[in-house]
Amino acid sequence: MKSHTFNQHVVKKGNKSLVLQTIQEYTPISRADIANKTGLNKGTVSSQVSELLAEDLILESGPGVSSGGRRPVMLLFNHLAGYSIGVDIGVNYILGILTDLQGKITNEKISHFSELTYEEIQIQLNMIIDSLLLSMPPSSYGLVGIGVGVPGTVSTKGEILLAPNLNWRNKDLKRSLEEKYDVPVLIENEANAGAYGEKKFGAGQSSENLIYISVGIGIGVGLILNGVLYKGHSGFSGELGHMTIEVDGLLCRCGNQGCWELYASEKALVNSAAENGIRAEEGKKPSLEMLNKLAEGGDPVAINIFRNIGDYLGIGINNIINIFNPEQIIVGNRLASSGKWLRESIKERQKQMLRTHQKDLNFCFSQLSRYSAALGASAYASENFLAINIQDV
Amino acid sequence: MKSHTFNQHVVKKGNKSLVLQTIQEYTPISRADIANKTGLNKGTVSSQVSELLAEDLILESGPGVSSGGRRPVMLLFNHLAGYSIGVDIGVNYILGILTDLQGKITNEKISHFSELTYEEIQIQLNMIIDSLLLSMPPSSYGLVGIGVGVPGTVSTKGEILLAPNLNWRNKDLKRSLEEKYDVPVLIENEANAGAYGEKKFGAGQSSENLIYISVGIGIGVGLILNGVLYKGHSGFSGELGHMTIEVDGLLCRCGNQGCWELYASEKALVNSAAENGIRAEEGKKPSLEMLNKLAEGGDPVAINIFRNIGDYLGIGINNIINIFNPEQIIVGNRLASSGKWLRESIKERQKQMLRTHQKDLNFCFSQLSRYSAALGASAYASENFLAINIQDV
DNA sequence: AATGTTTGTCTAGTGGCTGAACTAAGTTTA
DNA sequence: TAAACTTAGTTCAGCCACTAGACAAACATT
Repeated sequence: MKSHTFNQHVVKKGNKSLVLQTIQEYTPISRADIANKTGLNKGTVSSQVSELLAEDLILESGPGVSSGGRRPVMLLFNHLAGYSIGVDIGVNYILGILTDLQGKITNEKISHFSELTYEEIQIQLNMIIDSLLLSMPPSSYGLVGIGVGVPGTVSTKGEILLAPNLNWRNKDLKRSLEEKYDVPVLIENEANAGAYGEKKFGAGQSSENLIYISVGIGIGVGLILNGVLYKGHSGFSGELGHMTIEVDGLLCRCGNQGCWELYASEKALVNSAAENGIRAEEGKKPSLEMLNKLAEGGDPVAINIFRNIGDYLGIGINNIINIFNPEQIIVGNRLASSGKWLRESIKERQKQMLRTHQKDLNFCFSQLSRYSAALGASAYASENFLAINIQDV
Repeated sequence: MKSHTFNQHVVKKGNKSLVLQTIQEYTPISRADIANKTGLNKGTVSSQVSELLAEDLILESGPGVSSGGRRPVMLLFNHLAGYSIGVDIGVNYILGILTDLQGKITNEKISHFSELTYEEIQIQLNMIIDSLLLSMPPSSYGLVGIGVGVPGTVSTKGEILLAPNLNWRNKDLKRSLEEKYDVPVLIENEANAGAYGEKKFGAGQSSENLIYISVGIGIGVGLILNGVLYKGHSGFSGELGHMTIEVDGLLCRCGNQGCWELYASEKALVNSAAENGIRAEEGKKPSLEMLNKLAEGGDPVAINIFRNIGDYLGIGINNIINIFNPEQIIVGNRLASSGKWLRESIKERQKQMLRTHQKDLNFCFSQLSRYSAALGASAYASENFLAINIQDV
């Protein structure tokens, strides 16, 4: 209960954080401008700034341009004060990135595999992290945290409860990473991490209510509502892939019938391609990459398959609009690469809706390409570091 | 931007509000206990309490029981310091209640009608409010606000944009009521108001993530996420009645096909009854009340119709669980009265789901009977009054 | 009646913010 | 070129809310 009380420390922390955020957002900016933008007193800003300088979280660059008086001293966010690692664990790959505190990627490693055990994947993961750490430039704070996005449900304590496509159940990856690397580790669902990535660095930066639809083998959805990530009571929110869109539809292994992802995911796409006679080389099912190439070459069957998947995507997206009335919807993960072939039929479905609900709605495919989740994960770690660091001074 | 800064005033306001809330929750409670529960210093509590006493928002009752020392002075929330009015405007009724600041109903008025114009409904509404005001006991603050729940979309500014079943479009009821009664007026969607009512007074009091499904002529859903009402970007959230559950399903006037409310609302119920040969007296369609009576009498056709509607309700509820992972789901409005006949088939559908998602989930029908929305609306008004009143001292 | 406990008030002290004065360092104007 | 004007940033006294701890009041226990 004590946590809800207010006192001077809370005030100081809040204002300091506000100053830092303002510097991050408007870099470079002068003390006077911070005071204007935040409404804080000039003296207050000065004292916070001197603390942040001492902590090496910001820097003074040279004087800026005068607007008729003394030239301001410009302040910069010291995005090189530390680094964080963001990891996106997919069904058959691990993507790790090293970013500065601003989310700029300074190095990346990717490793592909198929059907590895948890322990084998852990080894891969450690190799990637070690390799990224070797390339990390010297800095004041060094590695400040590790964020990991996984394709499964994560408990509120950070434990991976179930990742069906990886065959994981109750894995405490957080603890093993924290023990090995001795920095805070944050585990998140891949769609949640992607949503956060888009909110921080992608198309959703100005949106308070943003829905990120991760369309890969399955469909997961990350929800940013009222500016914060919504995780649900136990961390299982966003399972829209298992939303019923067809009452007596296909049977899903989740137990329900007619789940959205049976009609609108990458899996649905390749199944549909196989049914329509598109074959890959070695008798395997065709891949997304192959279908993209076919469509690019004008293959009418492939194009039609994309249109069909897009139509089903549109149905679910219409549901999302009715449910959340969001500002921004972003389709990310693997199928974002086929945006060109999907967009049309999604838009077509949207035309069915009431016009009032379409107003003020932005729809797009991910701009961050395959980095959404890894970027979101690393941003988590950075944010966490900055919040804690400001708190305990 | 200025609003985000912190200073002593914010601290004071926050702590004062915390003290008042603690008193409301634990009435009667002593100063010493408040200090314990909140973590605030005894002196701070004393000073806040003396201000609240001066404002007549709390009262000192006699001394309480000693626990081995001086007897504490018990403090009570003065729930009679003012009154608010909550109104639930339905498709063919207006329900108005007068409540004290604690949400206790002290008087109620209901008026039934059908197919009135906006102006005629306004007259009815004013009559109800006037009549409630006449019965209002004298108090320090008198009427502190009016809250109204309407079956339609409400803009973030409080304007009613569209209430299809009432044939309203762009009605500024807020302004006309504020001009007439000179108190703050809050307009909300009926489902949102109901959700708030259940959160404050009903089954959802301990839930931070609560979904209220208002099943009447149509279906609307109120979303309380992370403890606060989620309204979406423009105030249109919760239109789950128009969630597609059947891709090539019935055509809805919203433009989509297979909308949930076409299969699971009161309208769907009476239509299904008519199709199954159940006739009302004067050749009209059977009513919900009539079907309840038939089911009560053991009529197998009626019971089966309820089972069928319950099954469709269950499909949508499963979707809600997958989307939101809520703590609590409450079915309210008209069809809550048929809970007995619906519960079974809803539960049956839920068994299809992954067990992890069912854990920690409470499902129930509204306990507040037909008062959910009106109570929520009046609570809005009360909360608003208390928040403002504390702020500007 | 003496001792110990709990409640509530009071007071001095602390810390953070504010406003205003002040210094520093420019630009504009005559 | 010097005077006048602007803008940037620092410093300091004053304010306000909170805190700790002393203290008085009121009660229970022995």
